[in-house]
Amino acid sequence: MSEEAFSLLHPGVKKALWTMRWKQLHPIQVEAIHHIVERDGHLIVCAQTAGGKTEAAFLPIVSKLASAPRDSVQAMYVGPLKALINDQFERLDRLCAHLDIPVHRWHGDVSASQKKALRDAPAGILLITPESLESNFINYGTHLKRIYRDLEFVVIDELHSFLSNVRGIHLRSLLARLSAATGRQPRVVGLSATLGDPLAARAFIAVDQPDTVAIVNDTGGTKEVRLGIRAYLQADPSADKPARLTPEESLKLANGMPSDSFESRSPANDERDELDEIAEDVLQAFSTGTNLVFGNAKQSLEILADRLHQLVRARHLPADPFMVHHGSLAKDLREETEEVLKSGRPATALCSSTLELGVDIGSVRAVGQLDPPWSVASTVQRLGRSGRREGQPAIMRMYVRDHSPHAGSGLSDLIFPHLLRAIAIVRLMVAKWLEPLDTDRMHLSTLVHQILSCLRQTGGMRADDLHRTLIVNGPFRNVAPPQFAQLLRDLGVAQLIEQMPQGELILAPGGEKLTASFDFYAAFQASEEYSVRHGTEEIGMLQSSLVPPVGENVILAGRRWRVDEIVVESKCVFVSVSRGGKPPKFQSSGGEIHSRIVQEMKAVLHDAAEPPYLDEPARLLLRAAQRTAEISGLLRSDVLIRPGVIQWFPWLGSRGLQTLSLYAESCKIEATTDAVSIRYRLPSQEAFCGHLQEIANSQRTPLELARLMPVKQFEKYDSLLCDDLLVAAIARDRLDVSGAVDAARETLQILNAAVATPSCPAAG
DNA sequence: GACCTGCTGCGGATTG
Repeated sequence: MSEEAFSLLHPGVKKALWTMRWKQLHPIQVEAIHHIVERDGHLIVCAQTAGGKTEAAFLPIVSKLASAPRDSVQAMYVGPLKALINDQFERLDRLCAHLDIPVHRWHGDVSASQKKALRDAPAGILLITPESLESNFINYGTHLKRIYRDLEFVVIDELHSFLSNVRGIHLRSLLARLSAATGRQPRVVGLSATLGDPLAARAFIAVDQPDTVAIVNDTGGTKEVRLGIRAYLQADPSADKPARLTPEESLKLANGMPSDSFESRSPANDERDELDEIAEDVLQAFSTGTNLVFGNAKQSLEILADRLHQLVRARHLPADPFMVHHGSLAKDLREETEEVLKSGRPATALCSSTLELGVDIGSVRAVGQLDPPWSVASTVQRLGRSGRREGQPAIMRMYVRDHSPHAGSGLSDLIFPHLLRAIAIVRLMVAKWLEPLDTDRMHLSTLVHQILSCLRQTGGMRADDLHRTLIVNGPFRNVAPPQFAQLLRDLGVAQLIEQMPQGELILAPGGEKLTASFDFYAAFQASEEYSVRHGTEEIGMLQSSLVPPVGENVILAGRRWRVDEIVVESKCVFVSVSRGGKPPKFQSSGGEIHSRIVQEMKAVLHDAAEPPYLDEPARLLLRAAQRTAEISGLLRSDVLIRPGVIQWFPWLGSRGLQTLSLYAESCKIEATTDAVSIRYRLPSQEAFCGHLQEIANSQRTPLELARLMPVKQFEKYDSLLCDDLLVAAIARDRLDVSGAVDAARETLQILNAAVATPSCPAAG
């Protein structure tokens, strides 16, 4: 054991370690002990799950608390999941068993009597969720100072899950308000498995002095990674005769063979589709050990699970190792899956991001990914779930589906954009690039939430006090004073707050009602869901937009169910077991993809070197995509000119494409976007260059463009805000004006140069 | 062409 660090611990902690038969301290624990015991300031501890992060923080914290107990919560642990809090509670309780330091937990599943016991005799360590901490402000605002008077430490677990999202801003606001209420600045210790952006993590903890936040990093050796991309073609439902070509046929087609020589084959009655082929491979590749197969959509995972169960039955296999795990499943079913994963028996969970963090499920042999992920960050996170054991590689098998070419295919489909995205993401992962965190958002909806919460907590505050608490000393730095004033006026108009004659703001009856409601505690938006019931058993939840009519089928928990009755009042769908019928199609909405990934897709299209991690179909489809790009002129120019239509590939992410489409609308030009291009209904290259010139010279402000957004409300309390504020937030948070303008200037320059050089004709 | 997370007090009846 590292004697020097060990000697810094309290005798009771040393005794607890002996009792628990600890042989030695991890290097991160040694470093953290020195930092917390001997120095001041905040700290971030980076190590993998089960890497001893919690002890790194709490061995020294408990040592400090043991020598000076107080009648106040002295250390607060904030965790993102109830299950995580329960895990950590048991570990901390064991550590503190002989130390006379009470360990409390507070979340939605903890009994009211246990919460009251903490309020009546606050002491020791409290484990809590952000929403339960919010309930302290809402319901016990006048007790805060007493309960947290001597708070010395705040430990934030899974820190990366709080960075740059609504829940993280909410947590920062609560911590700032706690400091305001108690007059204390506790030391913060962040725990994280993957930190792509250390500066953003430091700024989360100390926005004004990020450099003062120390980082302790687990310098584990580099891990062997085995990764493969498998490509599949699926029938394009928008085709006249939906059918599937083989990858070889697709390549011949790209090389100029007429499409009717393939389409006469018409395999429309072919019952096998690409998902059967994927299921076949999953069955082979994931039938031993503990594995996770991630998907992008819950419904697609359910459908794959259904196919796998069918395969296992049809083959009369002795065991079916496939289970599903996602946020819409009933708690019992999810816990059953977790138990089997922990048991070490062969098991493969088809899961959404529910198994990306937190709950420790032991050693994962391999990871699958159905459809290319949306971001490099989540790919890294998912890959990192496998190969935790010393000497074992991290393994990922990626299944990529693109539309099969047909007579009506557009160029955007013929370059197989999903395959390009998968390769682009792998290349960026190898290059160690990660999406930067967006720390610049206004978070107006969460600011509304916190204003109402402040007024509930205190009974009334002056506008300048609110401003100081939430904006100057809180996390909403990007909201300017006039915007804050406008926001208060909006809340007055909505009759949620009112002003007393002396100037103090208080909650109006509408605000009292809103803050007293059960769903006020969370700052994030939850979609409306229906409970799916089979008799008295709950199977899980289904988004209201996905509930099919009576008589049709849903797939949930990997099984098919027939909808017998829908009760709107109690939000229940009653189902019975079904074997036949078609599952519903899943809904589409908008994700967000970073420009860097789209630019890398272009590079993949131009790169003659073949990635070694592609299977044979993927190799053929990549060559077909490159050949199509060459023949169509896309390799020579991002702009393709056809009679009456200009198709531009600006190679921008979702924000950039959105911005270009708003520019078109502002110029009254008809334009449609797909995943990678924008098509303008314009008569000539001159007309298109004219539009590019307009964008390049545009005096239009981001605000004017944002005003054209068809939908302006995105978050929980956006409906309370006037258009002016929402437009300001959209301009800042959801557009990429400089990216769009740069792309327009660059493309204009290239087009003008091409016109000046006749030997290089425009494509088409 | 998306995913995930979270959560009252209070009154009244019943039981030991």
